[in-house]
Amino acid sequence: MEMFTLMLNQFGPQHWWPGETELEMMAGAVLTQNTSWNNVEKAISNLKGKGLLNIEGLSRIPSESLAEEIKSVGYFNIKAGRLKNLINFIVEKYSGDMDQLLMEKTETLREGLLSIKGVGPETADSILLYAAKRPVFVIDAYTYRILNRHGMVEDQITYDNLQSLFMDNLTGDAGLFNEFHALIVRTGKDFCRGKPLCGSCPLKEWEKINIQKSN
DNA sequence: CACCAGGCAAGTA
DNA sequence: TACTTGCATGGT
Repeated sequence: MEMFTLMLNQFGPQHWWPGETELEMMAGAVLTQNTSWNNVEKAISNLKGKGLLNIEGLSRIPSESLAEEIKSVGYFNIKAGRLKNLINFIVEKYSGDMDQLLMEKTETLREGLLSIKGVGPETADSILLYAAKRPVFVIDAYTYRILNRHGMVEDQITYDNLQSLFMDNLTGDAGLFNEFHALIVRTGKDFCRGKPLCGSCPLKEWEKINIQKSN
């Protein structure tokens, strides 16, 4: 059976990405860098409560004040700056118009996002997949760890090569990529944290995981 | 107490 | 180019 099906049978749909608006999802992508989502929710809640979770609010607020509102995510000084960089990008390149940004071609938008200080490949792809609904596969530390421990990829594999491994072997739309990545994170959280403790991991029986959805 | 979380950029040699 | 380090709160 395929990797995706095994995980879906075990956990069911994960209903990602949390967030009511595209901007909220984009902000969440920055705030969750190397940080648990639990800590992000508090920061999002703070921003929403003060009416700051919109282009205007995040444009106006000084970086130092923004940092105070997002303390719970850790790295708050760094992330306040990164959030401002993201907002400046939307304002300067798309006149602060989210709909205009969302009409951009996928490759062009990815390049633009990657040009922002503080937005790397995982954050850019998370925005593309979950906010912009593009069929882009998101790679994260769990994806690497799971495949590496199953002997499927070398230690030094790059982000882009790991991403190609999935995208070249999947006939996928954004919906599949969405659920696939969410299920990988869920599986990693439950069974691949710290030292390997496989237990009842749905992928345990696989020496080589079959990535393909259909065969 | 130690360890790590849905990374990234900057510094070092 | 190839490692290493700083960022920092909060849960297990």
